[in-house]
Amino acid sequence: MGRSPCCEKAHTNKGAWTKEEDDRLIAYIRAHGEGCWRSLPKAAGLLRCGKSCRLRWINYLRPDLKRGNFTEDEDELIIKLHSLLGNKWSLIAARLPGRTDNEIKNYWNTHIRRKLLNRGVDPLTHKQLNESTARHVANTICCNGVNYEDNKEDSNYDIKNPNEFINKDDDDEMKKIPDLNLDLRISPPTEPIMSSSMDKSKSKNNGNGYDFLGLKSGFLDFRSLETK
DNA sequence: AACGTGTCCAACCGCATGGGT
DNA sequence: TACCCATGCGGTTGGACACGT
Repeated sequence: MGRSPCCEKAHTNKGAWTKEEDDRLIAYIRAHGEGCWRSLPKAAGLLRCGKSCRLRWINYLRPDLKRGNFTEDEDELIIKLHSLLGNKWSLIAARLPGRTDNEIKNYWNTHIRRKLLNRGVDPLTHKQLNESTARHVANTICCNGVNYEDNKEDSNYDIKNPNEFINKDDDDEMKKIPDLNLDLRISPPTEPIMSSSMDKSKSKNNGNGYDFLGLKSGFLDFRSLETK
């Protein structure tokens, strides 16, 4: 027997949100603040599950969201952060004010992956691709760039350690590629991130309001991230 | 205009996590 | 320590839209 559903699915709407639902959610959160997502739908008069309300608010309705195209600077920042953090979209989003993890994840999968491949860079490992590897990755369709079924036949692919997917026949080429320094340093935030959810998360942290490495709170200063 | 194909992104799902008891 | 519950996260899906033929 699995876990019980997060809400009573029989009486909840699914799919695209209507203007009226948006208005109700905005009005409720303006009046009562974020949080208590489970009870929010009922209190706000919405036939939605709490998860759905939370997602709608965070990804679409929040007033501090930055809509519109990503800038070149944001692109490069995302690439840099992804090389350090991997698919930790929420951590990456914490470093990009006004952007959501979902937005960044989508943008990565639709634009940046392709951009990196065009540059000859493996979007998974951030290492330079040689021609055969590039062909392999280009043929890999799944979102994370790893298709285990395909790769398990590849003698250079270590299924237990996909990040080590390199062409072993081309060691000289690999030596030219600098290793990334994955040591993260802590530095104070450049600006406070103010929201009720951040206030809530602060309570989980130490007295300074910063989590270890600044990862949880999103206060890790990008300027302190560097490669060797 | 009609159709097929590709792209984008909002939303969903299942699992992980952390706090409370 | 075990369990329950609410929330958060990352992967995936499906529908809308754009574009080419």
